[in-house]
Formats: sequence, structure tokens, C-alpha cells
Amino acid sequence: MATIKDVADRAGVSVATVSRVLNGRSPVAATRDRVLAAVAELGYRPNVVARALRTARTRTLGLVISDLRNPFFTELADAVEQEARRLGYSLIIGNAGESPEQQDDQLRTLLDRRIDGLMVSSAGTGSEVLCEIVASDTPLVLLDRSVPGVAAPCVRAEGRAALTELAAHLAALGRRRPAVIVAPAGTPVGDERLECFRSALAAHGVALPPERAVASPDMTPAGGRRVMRDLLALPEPPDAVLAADNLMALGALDEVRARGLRIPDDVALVSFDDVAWFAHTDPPLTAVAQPTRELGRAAVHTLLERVEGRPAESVLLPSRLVVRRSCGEPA
Amino acid sequence: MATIKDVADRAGVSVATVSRVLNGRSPVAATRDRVLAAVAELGYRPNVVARALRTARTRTLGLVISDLRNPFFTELADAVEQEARRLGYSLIIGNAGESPEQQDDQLRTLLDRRIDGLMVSSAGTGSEVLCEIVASDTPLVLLDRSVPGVAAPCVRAEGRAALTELAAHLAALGRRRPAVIVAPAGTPVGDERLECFRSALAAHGVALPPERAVASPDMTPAGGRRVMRDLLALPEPPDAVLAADNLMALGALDEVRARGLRIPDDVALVSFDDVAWFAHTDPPLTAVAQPTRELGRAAVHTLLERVEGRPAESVLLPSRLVVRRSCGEPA
DNA sequence: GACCGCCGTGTAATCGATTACCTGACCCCG
DNA sequence: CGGGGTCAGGTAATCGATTACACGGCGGTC
Repeated sequence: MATIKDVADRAGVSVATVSRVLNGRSPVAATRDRVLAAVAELGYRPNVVARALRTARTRTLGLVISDLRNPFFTELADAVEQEARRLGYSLIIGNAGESPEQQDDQLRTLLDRRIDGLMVSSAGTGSEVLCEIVASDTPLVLLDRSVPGVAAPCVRAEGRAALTELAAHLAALGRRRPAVIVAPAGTPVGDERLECFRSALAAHGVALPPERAVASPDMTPAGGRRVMRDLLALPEPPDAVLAADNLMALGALDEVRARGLRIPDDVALVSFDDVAWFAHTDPPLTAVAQPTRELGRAAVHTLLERVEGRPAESVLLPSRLVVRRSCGEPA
Repeated sequence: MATIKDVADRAGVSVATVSRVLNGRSPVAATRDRVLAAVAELGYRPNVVARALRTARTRTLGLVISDLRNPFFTELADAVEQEARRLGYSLIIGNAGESPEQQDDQLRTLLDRRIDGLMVSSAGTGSEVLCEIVASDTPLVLLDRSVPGVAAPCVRAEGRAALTELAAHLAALGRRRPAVIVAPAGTPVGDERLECFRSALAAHGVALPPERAVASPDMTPAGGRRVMRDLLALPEPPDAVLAADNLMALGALDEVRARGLRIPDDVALVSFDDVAWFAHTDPPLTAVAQPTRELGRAAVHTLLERVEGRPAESVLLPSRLVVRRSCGEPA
């Protein structure tokens, strides 16, 4: 593999000149042409490892997500990668698989690779490594999930408007006994969404008592299914269920089907998180859609502000309600 | 951030000694303890960029996949990452988004980062960059999709046994007019699977005429849906359809539903590729399951053979039929 | 007691780039 | 025609690690 020295020899100049040409700091056409010709002939590509060592910049960002196999995060990661690439950065994705230990492992690996900045959609609550990162002032942006005690800008979606709309939608369809399958304990976003939904319902004179807001043990279809079973076993079972995440919604759907109940006739189902698959379920699921791709883009922009030394602020984007058919047809 | 020199100063030894201790080449307990104490006190972590420059090894593998948002590839990527990490390597994932240009872009980026080896699940047919990679003898393994003209070991699944089983399954359920939604042109694996299925059907006296083996324009739900529409418009519409990929199967399912037909009563549907979601569709889809995680693991092992200078061979793993309810209940 | 060999450790070269600093050619002006 | 300014481009230091080589101290052997 050709090095800058080979190019210099071939063009009959010094390595410094080659470097200058390649970085656009040589205005002299004659030498520049010779150098570029040599680059082309040798198929030279700069060694980014050496460059990173010298400049202390890798032009690489890191993204640690809680679960790569969750389609919401897959799309988020894809959006982040595209935007990073568009702006001349590479992205390294680390998958935490919803395990705090694996998350820490991924964080360490990314730090060791001297990435220029880090985005984290944290699994579980505050991590020691995250605090170290803040302390070491590596640019950090929290994505989708804020972490208490970690002072870093957070890019996420809020659901107030969409949940207000959802409450109205359900009320208009005559649903009086809503329930929520809440995210596992320790997800502050989840609590916030719950309160939002509760107050939006109250505005229509509909109550959301604690026994109908049940936390799932984990963010999986199995967890969602379990909670749905418990909800349906209630003396007054719900006539509409909101699941706080797409995987739990899926599990809830399974439980409803397994009991031979029909959606939306017997119970309405809504998911927080819209993923492409929901358009293909039977019936297509009404969902609160987070602006996934915008979140990814905003995260990259916010992070690059920090990378380039400017202060950066948190970003809160609106979600919107996507009405399909899982709550019944509007009149 | 502490460097090896800081550690050396603190421990009162030279950088060479620190390096030797850290790489296990110093058997002397006394100095080793001093060095390790200094490492701990300073929170020293070796600069992998510098190490990579010196040793010309990054302990990083690259994976380029055709579409990150396709759940089959997501799971594949996850499996590859886990196995790589288990063996002490990092993985950088590049998403080609089913675009050959973007694939080439990702390949170049990975080469520039001086990864030790590369796994590619290629979008489209032979790429110039892929040939360059083979020529530059960067260790390369093809994953899931072989590429004609690229001499590299290929790790993929074959479907003979599963398709034979599927043919028997369909025959036993009285399906006489099977059809196939074929992968877009230029996917050799697709043709092979088609032939496999055709001959397996022939063994049961069932024909698969060309008009019932239609290639989709692309690997998307929309493409699958379009082909399904054409198939159902045939004078003799099929009574069982095999889609060559999970996304096309999804589109096919939509079209069947949109027409008010029922699965399996009016038409049976089978997907090549099993993904977690298929257990949650209505009805749950029968599918040919590739051994996704094993494929990922095998790809890493094969690649590391090449990385460590040993010859490596192609791997062909068996698929298996997962019978759910989309072809009808067995008698 | 001298010599040899072994072994632990330090010195310095090296990987491939970037860049501060210096040199020398050329031009312009007085 | 000489001095100073401009500027292209070369020399060499540098980033943080690894590692070949040199060196010195110690122990064993004759």
C-alpha cells in the first residue's frame, strides 16, 4: 500500500509538499498536478490511522444504542449514520443489547478508539462510565433517553401534542377505560409520557387509575404480553391500551389474538413508537410516531457543535399521532 | 489523557518497560506491580490509534451489509458483532442501503481505516472496489450473497433440505399451483433456490411454470406486493406463494389482505428468511429459516483464519423449515 | 578470579502522516 | 544594483505506541 513518501518520490517533491497539496494548501498548479498525477498512478489513499495520531482527530463519531434489534433503534442508527457520512464523518455503532455491562464495554471501546464525539441511547440508568466520559470532556450527546446525573445535551421527542390528540381520538371513539403498558422502571421518559397522557385524558373526563398503568419487566414482546394478560384479567378490563414501545405493543397484540379477542372491536391498541412493520399488522396499528430520522440528524448536529467547541443545547422534537385502524374507525 | 510516558515517569521506569509489562513480556513481579499501580492511578488506557500505526493491526473487522433496516441483516450484524467482540475484535458496520455506490463508499471508508479484515453481504452484482480489495489481499469473506468474479470464501445458507421439506409440506396440504416471488435479477443465490424448489416440487409431480416464478423489481414490501398482485391476476392464480425474502413476503401479505383474501384458506404464503416478526403476524408465517446467528459466527471465524494467514474455505450451512400456520394445518 | 552468558531494562528507530520553521529564489522598489 | 518582502517548498519534530539493539549486573563454571 502506497504511502505519502512513495507519492513524494514519484512526484519529485518532499512529503510536506504532498501533504500540502492534498490538504489544499498549495496554490501552485504545476506541482499540484504532478502530485495529483502521482496519487492517481499509485492509487494512494492517506493512512487515516497516522493522520488521526498526528492531528488527534479521527473524524469518527460513536453511537451506542440500547438494542440494535429493536427496529426503532435500527432506524435511528441508520439516520445517524447517513447524516454523519453526509458531513464527512464515519460512525461506529455499539450495541448494548439492553445490558448495562455490555453498554459500558462498548463505551470503553469507543473511547479507546479516540472517537471525536459520542451519542448514547442509554440502557438502564446512570452508568459510571458515562460520568467518566462527561468528566473527561469528550463531547457527548444523549439520544432518546435522558440520564439523570449526566450533564450533557439530550436529543429526544416529547409526546405532549400527540398524546393529547390520542386522548381526544380515544374519547371520540367512546373509549372510557384506557390503560398503559409502561416502560420498565427507571426510564424517566416513560414516566413523563405517562403523566402527559394522564392529564390529556383528564381533560376529557377520563381517568387512568394506577392499576391500569402497569410497568413491564423489560422492553420485549414477552414483557408486553405479560402485562396485557394482567390488564385483561382485571375486574374492569381496559377498552384501549397504549404500549410505551413497539416491541411491547407487539407482545400485547399477540396476547389479544391468543385470547380470540378482536382489535379494535374488543380492545383498542396503540403503540408509542411507530415502525414500518405496524403498517403491515392486522389491523394496522395506530401509533405515536417519533420523528426518528430527524432525531438522528439533530443528534449529529448537536454533537458536532460540541465537537467544534461551541456550546450545544438539548433538542426536543414533537411526535405526531398516526391514525390507522387499531382504535376503530372515526365517525 | 494519560500516555505511556506518564505511566513510565510515575512508575520510575522507561516506556519500553511499561509496554512490555502491558503486553505480558516482563516476568519480573516487582517492576510489574509498580507499573500496574501507575496504570491504575492514572487511569491509563493505551492509545489504540498509535498502536495500530506501529503494529499495522487494528484488531477491527468491517462488515458491509446491503440493508441495515432489513431485520434479517440486522440480526446478522448483531451476531457478527457479538462474535467479533468475544474474540477481542471490534466491528465497524457499513450500511449499503441496497445502493452499489453507497456500498463502494462504505468499502473505501473501511479500507481507509485499515481494518484487519472485511465481511461483505453485497448489494448488486460485482463491484470494482470488491475486486480491488481481493487484489490488495485484504482478507475478505462474502456473507450470505456470493459475488461472481470475486475470489473469496463465501459463508451462506443453502436451502435444499428445507425447500424439499417445504415442497412435501405443500403437496401434503393439496397445493398444486405454487408460485415464487423471486429476488431481483442478478442474485445468484436466488436462482439457485428457485431451481432447488422447482426440482423438489417436481418430485411430487407439481410443476412450477415460468409465469409463476416472477422476479421483483427490488427487495422491498412494495416490490413483493406488486408481484403478488400480478400473480393473483393470472388466469390460473397460485394457491401457494413463496417469497424469496422477508420484506417481499410482507408486501405479499399486504396485497392478499387488501383483496380480502384469507391466508391460508385462499392462498398459502411462505417466506424465505425467518424474522422474529413473523411469529406475530396474522396468521404466523411459515418460513424457511436461515441459521442467521451461526452464519454470523462462521463468517467471523472464517475471516479470522484469513487474517491470521491460514487458508479459509467457504461455509454452507443448512436452513430449516419453520412450520407455522400460513399454509394450513397439517392433517 | 576471569570469562561467558543470561536477563532485565534503557535508548532510540520506527510506523505515516501534519506542520513549525527555515531556506533560497524571485520580484519590486528605491 | 542592493535590500527587503513574498512565497514555494524542504527539513525535521511530533503524535504514542512497539521493538531491535545495546548495556550493565549478576551468577555459574573452570
